[in-house]
Amino acid sequence: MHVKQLHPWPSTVAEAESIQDRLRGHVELTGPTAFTLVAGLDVHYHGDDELTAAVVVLDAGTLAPVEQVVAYGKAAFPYVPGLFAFRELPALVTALELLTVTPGLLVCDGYGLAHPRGFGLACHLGVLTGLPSLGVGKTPFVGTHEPPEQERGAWTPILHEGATVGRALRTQPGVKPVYVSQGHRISLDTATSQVLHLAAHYRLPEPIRHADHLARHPS
DNA sequence: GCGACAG
DNA sequence: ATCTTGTCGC
Repeated sequence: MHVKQLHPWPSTVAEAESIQDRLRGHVELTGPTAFTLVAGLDVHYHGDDELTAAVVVLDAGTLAPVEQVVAYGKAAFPYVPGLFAFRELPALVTALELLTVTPGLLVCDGYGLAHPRGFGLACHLGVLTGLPSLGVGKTPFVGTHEPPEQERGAWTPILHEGATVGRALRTQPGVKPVYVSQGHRISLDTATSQVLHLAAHYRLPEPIRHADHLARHPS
């Protein structure tokens, strides 16, 4: 599939932040409510700056893998909370360009709108590809929230600077919630229902689990 | 002001 | 993210 060009690439924190501030205006918060193919994306690090990016496309109905690709690269930016996307984007984009099918939704490992400048990895990947995207975080990042009730499907809003930027969602009963936020071309309701559907058996959505496994154990 | 801070 | 085994509980 085709992905928009990345350049110019930032070399300073200020440049990276200004790229986020500029691209933030391209994010759309409404879009499709159902998908045929969903992709999970993840990166595995080894050594100081080497990484493996993996994308696995699943049939949204059966959750069966349809295609999987890996790309090797190096972290493209130092780790700075809030600028995390700049580490992994080049390798993830390389992997996406290897796909022969185009997914209808990108399920990203990290945050989207729930980000200090409202433009996390999921938003960035959505804008670059033009595809609907959402982010799933494993730990709270920005904002405040009440713990959701213990049953599967329970959620509470994540509030940041007076706005709802995501949801803490209980995908499995009695298990720590995941943190869902919009990336691009998706509503918060749709993002929530998709994550709940994709995480029918485990805490994390199936596409992310597949991508995580592939990144750790490339074939 | 200080510390904490997605992966 | 990564360095790391067994163990408890559903």
